[in-house]
Amino acid sequence: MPGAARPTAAKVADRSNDRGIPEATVARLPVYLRALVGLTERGTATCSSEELAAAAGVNSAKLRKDLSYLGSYGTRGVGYDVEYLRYQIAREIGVTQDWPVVIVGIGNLGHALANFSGFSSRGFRIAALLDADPERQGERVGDLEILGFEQVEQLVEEHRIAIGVIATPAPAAQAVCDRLVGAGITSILNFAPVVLSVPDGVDLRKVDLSIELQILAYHEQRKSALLPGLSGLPGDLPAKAVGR
Amino acid sequence: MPGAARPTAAKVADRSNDRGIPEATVARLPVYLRALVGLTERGTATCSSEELAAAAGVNSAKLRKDLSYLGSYGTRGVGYDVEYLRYQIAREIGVTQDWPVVIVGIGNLGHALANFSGFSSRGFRIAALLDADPERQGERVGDLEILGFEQVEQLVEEHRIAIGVIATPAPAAQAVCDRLVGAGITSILNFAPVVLSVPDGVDLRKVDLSIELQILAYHEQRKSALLPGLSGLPGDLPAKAVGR
DNA sequence: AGCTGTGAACGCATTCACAGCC
DNA sequence: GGCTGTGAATGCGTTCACAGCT
Repeated sequence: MPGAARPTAAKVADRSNDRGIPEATVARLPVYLRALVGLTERGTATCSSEELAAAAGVNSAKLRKDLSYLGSYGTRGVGYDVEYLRYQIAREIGVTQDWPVVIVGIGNLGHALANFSGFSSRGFRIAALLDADPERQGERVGDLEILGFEQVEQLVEEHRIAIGVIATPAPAAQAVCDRLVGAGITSILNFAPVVLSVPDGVDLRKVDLSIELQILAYHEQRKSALLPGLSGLPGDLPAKAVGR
Repeated sequence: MPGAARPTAAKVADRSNDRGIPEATVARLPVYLRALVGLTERGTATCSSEELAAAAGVNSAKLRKDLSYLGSYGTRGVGYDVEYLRYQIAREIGVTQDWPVVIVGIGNLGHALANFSGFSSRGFRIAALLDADPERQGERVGDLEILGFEQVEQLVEEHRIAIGVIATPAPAAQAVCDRLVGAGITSILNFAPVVLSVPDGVDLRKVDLSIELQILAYHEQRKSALLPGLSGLPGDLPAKAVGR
């Protein structure tokens, strides 16, 4: 029964946007941003919606519609100035400065995240690595030391951290989440395979390996079912059958 | 201009489903499956749509609509038999048997994926770990040895692998992807921060850390902008302001 | 009486197609 | 002539509300 004690998982969807940019568009802005960085690196100064759309893996109508929510940053008959558009999108997303991030749970995955080099170049800076296991505390990863989770409140306040990443085992995730929220974190990215609940006003997104694989498995099963193979079981796809 | 050489990124969306289960529903089935496993472990034999929905973090109308696409597996006036429904969903997704998976790129992230214990319990089995770097080849991770990427064709055929996971650096990803497809892989989960192109018939999903963080940053920026703080810049959220 | 299964209503996202500007 | 920006049309997903079964 929801609505009672815990205000059931609040998704990021919320129409109280400043200028009302649709959530689906928000989710694509980072893709456009990356595509623009790629174009810059290749020395392209100007691009059409068609070119940018191809680089981002969407169709050009969608791209233009998306950009139209931000304003009129293109020139009719010409296209978009890559640098200018890049800056506008970065500003809209809010990654013209770096956001400090705390990562909780420095196991295999936490290590991988801590070592991920794309953070700094994409608007984020790891401010703290926390783990509940005293064995791991004190270890250095990159130029940060792993600290105890009990220091979370102090660190969040000291570094003005608003974003937390949960990379703990599933059973610990909800408790960690609650304490992050209590410490003042208002955005959480969850890698633990559990449904987390957060209060209103806290944004929650999740990344879930087995869910992604299961979605692929579903479609894979449908493919094999259409073939003259034995049945719809894994392992009997006669390699190279579907696709080109 | 796309549509020419490379048939631009094919998303999983495709209405040529057997029984036409909507893509949004397919994406939630794994969540329901996990919730049902949780209920089983807690010894619950029967549950209402309300209870299951709460455990899965969705509302009950959506849950019932989703389940209705699979068939009538509940009992009016009573609810759902947990075990029975669990099996039906597992069968629909196709995870009543294990799917062999190949992981390419055994860096930090690849290691984390290779060590992830949830694979086997959720319908997958790591059949091979590949890396292009000879330094890494021969190393053992769990009970598998890291092999050279050049063996991919042989391994895919030998183990009837249909699903590939790309955890390489971004610059290598498209080439790896092309070769996986050439070897007969028809479903790919991509962790590299690039837009990949695959031929029709190959399903592609991506997991992208910086995109997820940037989406959170966007909403975070909107929150701070509403406060009487200094400006909309990262770092000036007076901890504990939004939410409860 | 209670809870599922589902048509109908609604709202959001994508695509179309063209007016408007360079 | 070319390309952007955008109303209008379409399609998809969610929610409502209740008929139908136990």
